[in-house]
Amino acid sequence: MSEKRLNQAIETLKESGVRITPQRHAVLEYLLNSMVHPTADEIYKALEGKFPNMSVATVYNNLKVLREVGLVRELTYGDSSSRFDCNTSDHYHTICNNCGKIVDFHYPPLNEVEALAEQVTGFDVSHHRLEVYGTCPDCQKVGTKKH
Amino acid sequence: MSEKRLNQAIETLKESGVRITPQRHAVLEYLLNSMVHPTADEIYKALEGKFPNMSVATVYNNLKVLREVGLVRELTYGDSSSRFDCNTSDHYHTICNNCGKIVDFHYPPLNEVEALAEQVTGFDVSHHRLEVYGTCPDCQKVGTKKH
DNA sequence: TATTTATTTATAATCTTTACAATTAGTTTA
DNA sequence: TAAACTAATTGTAAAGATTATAAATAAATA
Ligand SMILES: [Mn+2]
Ligand SMILES: [Mn+2]
Ligand SMILES: [Zn+2]
Ligand SMILES: [Zn+2]
Repeated sequence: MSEKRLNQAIETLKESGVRITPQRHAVLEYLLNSMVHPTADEIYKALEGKFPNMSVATVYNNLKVLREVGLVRELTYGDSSSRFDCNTSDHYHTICNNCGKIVDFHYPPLNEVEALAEQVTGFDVSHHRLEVYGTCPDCQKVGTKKH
Repeated sequence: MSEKRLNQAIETLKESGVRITPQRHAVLEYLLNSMVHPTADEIYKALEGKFPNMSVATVYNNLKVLREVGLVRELTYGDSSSRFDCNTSDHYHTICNNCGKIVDFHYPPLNEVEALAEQVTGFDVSHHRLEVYGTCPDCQKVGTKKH
């Protein structure tokens, strides 16, 4: 079933005139199969077995291309490095204060908030972001150490 | 009137056993008078006239202290550097896609979202963050260039 | 096949933030 | 007040993530 998403994504890339290189394909495939919102470095490390000569710059380049085409979203939190999400459907995130885990979380879009923000601030609103923080179930059980 | 907030903040620091140095006082005062959620570097540059020998490390050190005491909140967005907000009351932010301006924006806390996130994900929720993005009134008028 | 263009690679550079050790300043005690 | 103690500042180095650059390579086109 993940095959379908991959093929659709490749189709999108082709339509945008972007070449499907082995490295690009691998980054895309890894993201599609990943549920953990990985960092650029995590992707790099995960693929270095298959592509021993791949540069970390290639990962960044491809993430940028995928983002520009709309296949990938970049998530920027306080912690140093960006995370990448190929689930571009509308959804929010819950983040563990302890281990950093990021979990998808569906909720009806907060349109009223956007509308009110527009009224109050005079902004022409395009979108919003929301994250809920807390302790994940795993970290609740044990008194787990940080990270 | 800003005097009052400054004195209260200084009182909080004293109670925490933190020394009130001239540099610390200046950083705090600058933040209290600033409406623009400045970066560490902006604070550093703003104070270099008054403290020509101050190190940028001092700014970071003091921001850390002020944060730990609860007088300052750190805002982390996608753009490289953190921003600092000494308005610790509950409020959200609206951010301009074009010029990066950050505007306070009051709205009743989204408790229902937190409650549902708890139910759905099993997290023990502590807090959430929300930002609304769009084009600010100034940038709507003119076809202003980025940044 | 020859040519053109996009992509990759390797590496250097940039930028923000933190770490560290020495110096200075503030506080406490005698 | 002087001495002793502790916290804070300074200057600089180091870390870590990301971007820039130029040469090499691969893909696409003619
Ligand atoms: Mn997600
Ligand atoms: Mn604010
Ligand atoms: Zn956790
Ligand atoms: Zn603007």
